[in-house]
Amino acid sequence: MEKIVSLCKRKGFIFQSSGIYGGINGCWDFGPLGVELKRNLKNDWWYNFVQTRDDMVGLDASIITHPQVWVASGHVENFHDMLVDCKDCRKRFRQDHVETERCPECGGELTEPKAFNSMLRTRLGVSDDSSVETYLRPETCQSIFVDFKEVYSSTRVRVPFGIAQIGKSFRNEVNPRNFIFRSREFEQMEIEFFCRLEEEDAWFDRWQADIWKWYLDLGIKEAGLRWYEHPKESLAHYSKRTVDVEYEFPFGWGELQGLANRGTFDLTAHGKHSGKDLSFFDAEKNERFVPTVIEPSAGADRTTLAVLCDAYDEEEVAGETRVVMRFAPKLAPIKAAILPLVKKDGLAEIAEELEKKLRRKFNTYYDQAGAIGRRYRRQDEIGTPYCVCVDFETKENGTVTVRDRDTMEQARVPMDELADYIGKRVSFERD
RNA sequence: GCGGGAAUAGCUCAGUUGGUAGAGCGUCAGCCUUCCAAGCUGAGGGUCGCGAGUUCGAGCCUCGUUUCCCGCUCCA
Repeated sequence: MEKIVSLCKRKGFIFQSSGIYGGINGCWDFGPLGVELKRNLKNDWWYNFVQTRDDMVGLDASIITHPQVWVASGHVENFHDMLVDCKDCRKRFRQDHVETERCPECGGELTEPKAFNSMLRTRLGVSDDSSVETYLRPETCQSIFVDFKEVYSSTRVRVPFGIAQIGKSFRNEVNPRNFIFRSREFEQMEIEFFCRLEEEDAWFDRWQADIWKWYLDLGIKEAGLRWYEHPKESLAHYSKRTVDVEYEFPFGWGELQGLANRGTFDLTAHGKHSGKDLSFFDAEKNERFVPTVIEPSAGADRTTLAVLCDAYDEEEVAGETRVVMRFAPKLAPIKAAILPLVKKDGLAEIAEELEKKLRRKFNTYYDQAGAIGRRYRRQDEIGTPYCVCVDFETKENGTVTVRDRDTMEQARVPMDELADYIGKRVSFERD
């Protein structure tokens, strides 16, 4: 894990937030390469689950919402625990779990109850007396339920259909830990899929299969992935069934994504609190009902971290350690590096011109500094799948070599076919 | 939140009983170089996490604080 954190910082994937001020706990910044990697991941998710499906539409709702949203969702009640500490054994308890005024474990004296808030509070409005207290959303899904009626009445979608959203969420985690795995500001990729009660199990199964395939298509090794089924007795208040996709990080198995059957809990709750009818009318069958919700909810940062961990590879080559980030080409921050074999004899000029043309199609990188082998290794370390070398033969017949990151083998390709040759290999498109 | 460890150059680290900060790698410039981190020359880069205290003098000692790591705890 340390090697991955170090590489992320050294190469510009991920920095600690506010580093020059000593850092701030639980917040992270994505650097020049990290932002490309994470954006590729999010775009691929959107391509796979929204763009190429006819039963999905998108949404980008505000982070700050009406405070009542979180009353209806149950967060105001469930996110605000009163906690007490034992002054002797220093253990911490929920106040409502302590029956006497002494510590249940050692009988010691307890502190005054402290409010423990997992939601980030903020004030909306310019002056204290006119502003209203609200929250930065602790999850993206609630705005999907809140906007459910607007979406289906403006887009001609009909149950079964889903609404997808990618966006930031905020939680005051007790203990941010394990690099970006548990942070206070994070990005979710969520789908709320609305279906009929009698179809809930079929849709649950279908989503489970679709999700699994997506992770495999990211290039994550199947051995590092597993499903975890939440026991019935420990399900969240809204859930009828929950399974998680877990990835085996260097620090252990951790959740990347949940898949939950939320039933009609959310639409019913928001319907009740808002006084608006959030049921769906099926004109074909002439019936009105509150749809059941199947929720695939993924963590963009966690999945990015899983991709980073899974891609990291070291191999011994001629007594040297070669570090390679084996990203799926569609996720790689830089798709191709353009390298003149040497600077002289006009090769640099040809390479520069080629790079300018290619960067209009996909992310490229030009490098002429030092020996060619060193430049290949530099690209290996940031996971660039293709290195294009302009050599002396280029001047004769207009072809270049394309070196594959994983096999280190080279193919000769005419310069005017490069955009297609590389473009189709780095695309999100699936057969 | 508790316990333990740590913080010195971009990275990995050294730094003697307290006496004005070093190495390797990387980066940059140049040389060399006809395909996988070779070599040569030079350059830049650190108020030693931050703030106090002790001292003639603190990277080093003391206290506080922030952040990171490990183990607990927590995780609607």
